Amino acid sequence: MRTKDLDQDLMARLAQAAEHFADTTQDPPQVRARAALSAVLSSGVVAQQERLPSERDLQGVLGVSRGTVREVLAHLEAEGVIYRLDRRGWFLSPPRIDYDLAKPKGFMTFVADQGRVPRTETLDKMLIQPSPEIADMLGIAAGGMAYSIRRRRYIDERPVLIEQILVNAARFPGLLERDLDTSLSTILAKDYQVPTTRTKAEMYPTALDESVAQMLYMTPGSPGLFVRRVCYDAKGQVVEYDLEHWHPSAFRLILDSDA
Amino acid sequence: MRTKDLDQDLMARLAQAAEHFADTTQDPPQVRARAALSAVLSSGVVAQQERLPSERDLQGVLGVSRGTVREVLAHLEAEGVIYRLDRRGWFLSPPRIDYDLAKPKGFMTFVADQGRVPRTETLDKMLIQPSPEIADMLGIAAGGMAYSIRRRRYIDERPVLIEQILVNAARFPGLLERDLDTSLSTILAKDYQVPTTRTKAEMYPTALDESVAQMLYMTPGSPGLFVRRVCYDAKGQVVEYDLEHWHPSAFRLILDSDA
DNA sequence: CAGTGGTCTAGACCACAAC
DNA sequence: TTGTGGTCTAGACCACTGG
Repeated sequence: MRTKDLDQDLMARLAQAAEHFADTTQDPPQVRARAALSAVLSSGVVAQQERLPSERDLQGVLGVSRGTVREVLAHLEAEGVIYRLDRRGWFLSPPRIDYDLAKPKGFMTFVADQGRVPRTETLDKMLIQPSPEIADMLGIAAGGMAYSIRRRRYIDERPVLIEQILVNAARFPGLLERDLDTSLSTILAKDYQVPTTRTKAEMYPTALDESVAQMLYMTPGSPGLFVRRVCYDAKGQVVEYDLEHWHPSAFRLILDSDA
Repeated sequence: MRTKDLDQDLMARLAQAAEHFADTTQDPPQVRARAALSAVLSSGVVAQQERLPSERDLQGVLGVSRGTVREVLAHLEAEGVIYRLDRRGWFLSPPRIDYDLAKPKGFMTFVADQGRVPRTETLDKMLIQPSPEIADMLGIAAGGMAYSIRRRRYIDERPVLIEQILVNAARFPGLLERDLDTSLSTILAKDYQVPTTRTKAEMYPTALDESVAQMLYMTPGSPGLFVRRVCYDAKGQVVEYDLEHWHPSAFRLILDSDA
């Protein structure tokens, strides 16, 4: 919780920065406003995950219209400096987490190893009738079923990742009765003796659709990273099929591979 | 070059689609306009890399203000459906190219293998004094120099990638005198007997800075993918250090890795 | 319930691209 | 030179968040 004093301090610094750039540059309003806001944000006055002043307050102190304020904020959002929670405001981004898609070592481990606090929340889990393509890929016999698990994952209590996991239900009996708010790859490897030995993945940036955006408290149409991942066991059978949606400012993808 | 007839056909279809969604849904203006534009774009009336009607024309035919038109276009841009050339207009995106960062097999090969036409253009090449960090990484002795090569790469004559390559100048004598509008990894492997056997990379989405945006004919602040890549030879020495900026709608990143 | 972000309008001017 | 996209303003209303 920010005190009123800190708020006033922040606003004063913004006003000062705006004035400085107005005096020393010939840049257009948007560029000056962005420089001022950016300077104050990197000065450390705003804590990570802390909310910025309201758009209307920024409009006043930066001396530009609200539309321009929103363009400035969108620009900083694209850079990853700030992020937005839908109808809640704009917040200062924490540092990115390095995420190695290839390693079966999962989210919980990565995040903890980098000194941050991971959390996984199961949104829903159910037995579903897979589409023919999915059934074929997961090695599900005709008429067989799949488990679908949707989870939301947090870093320092900030939601950053939505994933849907599909597995062959026959191969992992009782899976849905387990605690899934943890590492699934560990469960499959330890409890079912099915370790993942190979991963194929594809990723590209795209807009988050409405349902995913909602689950991340983001604005529909915000940029996001979409990841499709297929995990194989030692025999080359598909263990797990994942569809993931990442918050674009939360991660840095890491790769380390022999040729 | 599009004929006037095709233009009129396109506008007629847009008007029809806009009317359809206005009649059949209760959605707000932006959603209806996006649905209409999206429907027409996926109908195939517009060719890949072809320019959409001007924002003011869309404003008229979609029945919303220009600001809303631009929000719709920005939304479709975030999805990767269309892309923008700065001050030139909005264009229909071609399909993404699968790009495997890990494989030393380069851009020219990947693109050609997928039935598209790659091109590489060297923007500049020079001998530079490397920073201490870069020198250390590239194994450059005290006072030694590095080669910097900046290239722009095209798919079907659309610029999609800007890269800066840094190598140890002492290790690759005469490199800058060669034709660099081709595969650099092949040159290093074949002509200098230094094949890359390991690649470490990191990637994250961020806004393109002004210089890179300009080289891609994009609007400064547009989203892009930043990639830092380090290539090693069999002895574990760094061969090549790359900084790359990708067009976010042009690629799909592919990963295939043993655990 | 007050204030916020999200949306939308109707203008305007400029620098630049393309013809 | 014409028209374009890029920028900017000054409003307005709505749905929702949070106290």
